[in-house]
Amino acid sequence: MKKNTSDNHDHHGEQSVSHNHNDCIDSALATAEILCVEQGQRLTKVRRRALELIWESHRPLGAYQLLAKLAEEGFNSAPPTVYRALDFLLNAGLIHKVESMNAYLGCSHADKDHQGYFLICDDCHNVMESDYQDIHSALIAKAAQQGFELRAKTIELTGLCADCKMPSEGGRT
Amino acid sequence: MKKNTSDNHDHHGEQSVSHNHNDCIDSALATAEILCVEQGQRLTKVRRRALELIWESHRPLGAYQLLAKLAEEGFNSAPPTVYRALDFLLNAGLIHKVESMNAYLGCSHADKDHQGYFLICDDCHNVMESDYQDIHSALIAKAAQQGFELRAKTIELTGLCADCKMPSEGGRT
DNA sequence: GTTGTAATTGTTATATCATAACAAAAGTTT
DNA sequence: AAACTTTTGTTATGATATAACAATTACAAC
Ligand SMILES: [Zn+2]
Ligand SMILES: [Zn+2]
Ligand SMILES: [Zn+2]
Ligand SMILES: [Zn+2]
Repeated sequence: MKKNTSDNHDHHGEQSVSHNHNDCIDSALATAEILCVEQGQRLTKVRRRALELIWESHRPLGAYQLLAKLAEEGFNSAPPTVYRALDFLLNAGLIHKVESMNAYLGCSHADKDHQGYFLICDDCHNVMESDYQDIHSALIAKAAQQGFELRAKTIELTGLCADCKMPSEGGRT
Repeated sequence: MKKNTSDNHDHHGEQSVSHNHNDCIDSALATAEILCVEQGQRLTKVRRRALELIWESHRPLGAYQLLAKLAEEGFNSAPPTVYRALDFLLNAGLIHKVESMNAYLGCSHADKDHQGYFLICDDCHNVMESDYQDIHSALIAKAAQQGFELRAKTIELTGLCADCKMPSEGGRT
């Protein structure tokens, strides 16, 4: 299963018409720098580059895919390298793990406290991160009724994205 | 902490006071038999026993844990054995996979069309399957607003279960 | 600027989860 | 029984993730 690596993409599902993804990456990296300074965390070369590479990807990136990219650029190519970077970025709230894909995605709202609802397309595997505050509140209340204290930070929802619903475009794997 | 294997336990979190889990297992197996006959599927020895073992476990069971149990009973001990059984049971709607745990859980509503909302305890790792119809409808509508056709059959929610919230009981791993 | 300390990275090995491919056996239909 | 389909056995490998410990680097104190 080969991945699409073209430049003409749709981010993770956002319907931005003339969306320059470079701006996203720059913005995400700038936010990351600030957050790390604030939290006294060090955004080292490999961590920073890992974050960039995750953002450059058009969909969630697997750990070993990321490791391969890092290795190409001269970083150490053993698994702990990438898993350490991922752990750091996850703990810093700069990326999310999509459990159902074993893959990692840049967080679009790293600076805000938020619940990430991930709309994962079964067809093209793009992922869009949304913030369903009202539904989340209802969910917390519902769970509380059953004595469960909901703490989930991310919720994964699968289905068909707008593009893949349209037969004209079809799914692009 | 050792796992509670008595009959008086909390299933996957349901607040049944004097709940005999053997009844659950029997009921689940009976339902499975019926469903398989209806669908022209064969619930072979290994598939049936796998389903029983999954139900006998008090929390989601990993594939290799299940494989070990099957092997103890004389079944073939190679991975395909268990993954084939799991595939069958998943396709038949008799079990669910909890992606965030890489583990498998008997479905409590195999005979009904339903959305499984899994309340996964971060502490004791028990899982309760609930059916939040109203919230799910809201979620479908919300996703649709963004052009996304929600098809998720299972949604995983993490947090703290009723037991683990209480310091008196504490978490039982 | 040297020394001590903590954080990060390098390295090797291994654990854990899952599937591919093909052969053998068992069940089903004719 | 023969032909066919489904299931199971078997071997090998792929894919994801972590443990353990050594070496290096960053940083602060002196
Ligand atoms: Zn986020
Ligand atoms: Zn799609
Ligand atoms: Zn279910
Ligand atoms: Zn618990």
